[in-house]
Amino acid sequence: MTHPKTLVVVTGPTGSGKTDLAIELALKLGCEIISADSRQMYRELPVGTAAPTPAQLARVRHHLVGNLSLTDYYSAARFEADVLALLPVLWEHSDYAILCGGSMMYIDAVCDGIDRLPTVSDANRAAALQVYEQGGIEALKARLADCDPHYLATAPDLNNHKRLIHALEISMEAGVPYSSLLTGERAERPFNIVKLALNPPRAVLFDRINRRVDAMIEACLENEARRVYPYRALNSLNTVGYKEIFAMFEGKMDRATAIARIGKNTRVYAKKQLTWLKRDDRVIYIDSLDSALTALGF
RNA sequence: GGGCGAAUACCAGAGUGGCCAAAUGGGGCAGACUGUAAAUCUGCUGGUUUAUACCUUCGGUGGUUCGAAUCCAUCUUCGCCCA
Repeated sequence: MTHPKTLVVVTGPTGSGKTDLAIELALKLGCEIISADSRQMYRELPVGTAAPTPAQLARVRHHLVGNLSLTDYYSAARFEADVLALLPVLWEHSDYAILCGGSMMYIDAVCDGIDRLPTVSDANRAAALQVYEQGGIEALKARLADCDPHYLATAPDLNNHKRLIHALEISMEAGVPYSSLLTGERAERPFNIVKLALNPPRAVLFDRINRRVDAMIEACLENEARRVYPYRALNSLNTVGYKEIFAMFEGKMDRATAIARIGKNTRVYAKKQLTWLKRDDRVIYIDSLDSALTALGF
């Protein structure tokens, strides 16, 4: 520990028990919690995102939970900025702060930094999207061949239209190739980072996920989804648990199928989170409060 | 007791003589990832550590054929119909 202050990351796949563990750890360390969950930030979605409950929130102060509206724009870069602004405040009263959540890209943005890119104007965003909608992947590639050939030559997944659109819109906005703005450098933070991850056995995790889906249905996920249904086109609602219920509302799926799909998609999401963690050699796997404290040197 | 139909890989389900280790979907496994990321994209899914290669598969057994998941016989199981 070379710095006086420490950021303790508590992550892991969805349903692994991060929220409870982070609260227990925060009580031990006498610190507060910053959520690192891209969907729990939306105040309209407490049930479907398994956001901390009022009772949990009362035990330890949480930040960046329910702080956004569905219509707000947000990004990993904003998350980085928000967290970096918040940390010094939390460290006034403690040597620790906990960053708890499963949005891996957000966590990486905080721990390693994210390259500065221009904010894309609505006009350029719409223009890039239109290129895709009119000409598909091939049209995007044709445009990128012009404004960012290097990206085109090195991108790992040229079938991923979202990433191609992004490369194009940034290139248009910046006036220079998107790839030229990517440094690949890891930011040095003036604080310690200890990255802890829960990783229960797959069978246990999947069982917990299945039961949580049932609990969400009992907690009236359908009512919550009904309330936000008018906003279904927003990216913030392109979210497991909502898109399936929306499909049910629209008669594209019966109720049993929708519920089964939520479970399946949640399991797939959990696997993606695990894949992301697997390539990070700084992750320390824990399975309890005790092992978390041990990892922190207590 | 008689008649008809069906049995295909984890599941569902195409395929009715060679281009079939076998479409497609589901499920499963694995991977990528720097700006709405719970998004988006990719690969694998009979075995052989690699494979444009070989081996073992399409209910069982035995045939026909140069060649069978596909044709024939028979057995088993399941479904429907007539008694």
